[in-house]
Amino acid sequence: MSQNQNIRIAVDAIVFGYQNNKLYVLLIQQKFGAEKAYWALPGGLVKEDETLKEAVQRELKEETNVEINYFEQLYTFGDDVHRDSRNRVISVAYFALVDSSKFEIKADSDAEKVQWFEVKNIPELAFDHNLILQKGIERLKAKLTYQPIGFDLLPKEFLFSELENLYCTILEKEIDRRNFRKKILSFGIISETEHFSPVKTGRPAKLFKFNKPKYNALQDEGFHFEIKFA
Amino acid sequence: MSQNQNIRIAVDAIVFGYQNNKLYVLLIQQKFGAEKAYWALPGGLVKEDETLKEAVQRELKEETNVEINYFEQLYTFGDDVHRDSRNRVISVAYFALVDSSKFEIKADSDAEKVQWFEVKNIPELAFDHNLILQKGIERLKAKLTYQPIGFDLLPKEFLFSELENLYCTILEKEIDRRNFRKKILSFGIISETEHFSPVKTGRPAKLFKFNKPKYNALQDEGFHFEIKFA
DNA sequence: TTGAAAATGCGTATTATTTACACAAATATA
DNA sequence: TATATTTGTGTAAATAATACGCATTTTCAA
Repeated sequence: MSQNQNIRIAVDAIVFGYQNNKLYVLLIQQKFGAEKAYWALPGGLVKEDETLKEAVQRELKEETNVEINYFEQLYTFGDDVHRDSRNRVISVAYFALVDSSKFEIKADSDAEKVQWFEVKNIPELAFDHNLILQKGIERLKAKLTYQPIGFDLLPKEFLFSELENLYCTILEKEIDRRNFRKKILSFGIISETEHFSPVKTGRPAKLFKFNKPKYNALQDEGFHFEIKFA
Repeated sequence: MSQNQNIRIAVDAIVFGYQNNKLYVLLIQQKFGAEKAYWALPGGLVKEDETLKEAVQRELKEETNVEINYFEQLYTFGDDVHRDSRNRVISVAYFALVDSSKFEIKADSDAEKVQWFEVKNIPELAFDHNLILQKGIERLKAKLTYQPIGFDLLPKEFLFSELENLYCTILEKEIDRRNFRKKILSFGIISETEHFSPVKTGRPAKLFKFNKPKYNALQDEGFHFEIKFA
């Protein structure tokens, strides 16, 4: 068994945001390098003394200034031996959700460009990043139905109609508003707040918030979140 | 960003087998090396010109002589920087299911020992392999409920009671035999064969087989396999 | 030879969940 | 003051899950 490996290991992050009923992903464009013409997922090589998680967080902070709400490992891409033209690079992709209303993205000191791209309208990306993104979208869709992660894309307080639109948009399905509300409320994991919507059309709506402690407690009792649609 | 990385990349395989109503995992013991006293998951370093998949398949063939029915990437373990005492090693763990009745395991030329261990009775393993195995068990339990992978642990033709016991054993739950049968049959993805069980107690039972083409066809129409229990 | 034991195979009543759909309430605006 | 718009609450019908009962077909032992 050869001890002489010349394989590099990188991390890439798929950061999803949601705004105005649209799903976005965060992309960067490097000013230098072989793939500088292409937009790419934020990421880079792992340092020798940092964990994979730390590597992702460092790269995101360096490159994009985002604050992450949710964060998990997605998949390791290492079956295309020539995915990077220079050296063999294996990339561990991570999947993150942010409340994009909470901050402004900004490019880092290397003068990289950073931009939200609507997921329905993604250009050709560097390396195999289109493939990685595709896998991220699949995971997002799947996870939305069996884990309460939709809240991590919304502001702390949100309208029921916003939550409903988020589900419709991402899953690309129609939902009956009334049944959706009934189902979510039946879980008991979201609470009414005292606040009302700032929107000035139609009947004023209460703002709700996700009750995470309650969710954790229910989970310990064996509760499973699940949203399904025909 | 440093180009001088000294991180090695390995693959490890969690190979599950099922026999006599018990779930097993395949472990090896190396004759040489720092961790030679411990049993470990089969695996090893990835070669420079092979994909991750190829690496797993090669290691399994070299080390254990198994034939795999099902095979998927599980998780990449790289957050414990010192998981291997010699160098930093990041391991991509794979998850495999085999019909253990189909072959005999045998140790390879390096005279490694290979053995099935019952999952309920696992010794302390090398490196962080207990943790990896734990994650594999979780994946198996979860996946069993929403993908028809239980069949990959059974012989081509099997009894309904064997399938039922497999679910009970792995999920550690009681199932109503009659409702289970009704539900599985309602999917239309398993077919009766002409053959009968060789068991010589009680009423003779038909052998069934998984109809994979039918399953694929149904899946294209939007069918989702799902087995749930209270 | 016959009855008990063991396991399969089929069915039905009850309960819970999902789906479809109706309408009143509260606000802005014309 | 009427209309448009969006929120909030039900209720009836259809579908699916659950809890059982019991006949059938074999082996084995009395």
